[in-house]
Amino acid sequence: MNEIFSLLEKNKLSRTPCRIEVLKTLKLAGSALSEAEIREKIGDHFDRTTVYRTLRSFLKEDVIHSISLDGGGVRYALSPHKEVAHSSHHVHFFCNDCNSVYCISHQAFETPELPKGFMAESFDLLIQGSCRKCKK
Amino acid sequence: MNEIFSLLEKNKLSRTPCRIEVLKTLKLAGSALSEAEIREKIGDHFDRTTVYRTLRSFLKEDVIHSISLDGGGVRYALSPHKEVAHSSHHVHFFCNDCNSVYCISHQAFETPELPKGFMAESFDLLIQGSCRKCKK
DNA sequence: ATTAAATTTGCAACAAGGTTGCAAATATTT
DNA sequence: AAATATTTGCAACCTTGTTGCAAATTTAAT
Repeated sequence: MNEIFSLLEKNKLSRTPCRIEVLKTLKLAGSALSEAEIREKIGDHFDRTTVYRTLRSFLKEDVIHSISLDGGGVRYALSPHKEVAHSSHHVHFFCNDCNSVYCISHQAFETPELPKGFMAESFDLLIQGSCRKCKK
Repeated sequence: MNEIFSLLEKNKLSRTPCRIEVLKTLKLAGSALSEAEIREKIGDHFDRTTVYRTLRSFLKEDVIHSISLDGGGVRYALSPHKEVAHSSHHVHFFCNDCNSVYCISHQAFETPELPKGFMAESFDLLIQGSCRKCKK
């Protein structure tokens, strides 16, 4: 709980109920959640708009990051700690069975060569398959 | 033009005006387009619904594939020829300046190790940066 | 502790992207 | 050419996300 307060403070975000709840929820989840999932877990205490605005503040300060899925959905997850973050290489895993999304932001990976004239700034890898819970 | 007809035939898709126009548009574009862009290029001859249904048929038969962008948008592009396709490694490039999306499906790339218990089936890499036209 | 100023919240309304049901219009099969 | 199967357009709807505005809450200043 203190971690949550200090996360807010560190990023100059005021300590409001919605922000606290959203952070708690994301922290507890361990996997990346959609806005609908977040609101469902919190239990309908806040307006949809408020949650979206909260997410936007968090995104702006890099407290969370968003993951765009194959087929259009978006999930939100706590960002890794500052040292590791912003490495410009992001890896996420989507489980085709349970639809969970995990951040595998730890290791880097070899990037392919680009055609002449292209200049890369960031790399986002989405791996799809079966997660450890669903593998049979 | 004949290529388009044979693409449809090969995939058992009837030769309808909308299908022909969408294929022509995607072929001409060279980069991946959103449904709105496709319809705009065609010139408002078909209903939004019809274009979406056309895209869905194409996706099902792997005539085209979809690319989910960072931040939520989706683009559609002709699939590479069958021999290359389905390699389970897909690479796309998004230009932050002109918003174009290019398919770089040619070369494979090294994939990172996954935590124990995870089993990968496909890899989608989205690279963001400046394309050859926009690099200064 | 109180007040004033700055932020955040809820609500209603809206926009973009995408889907569904159904009847009319086309294609395909025979 | 007739019968059957597909595709089309329309209206309606869903989800995700945003905006404007007034009311409520936080934070800063006294």
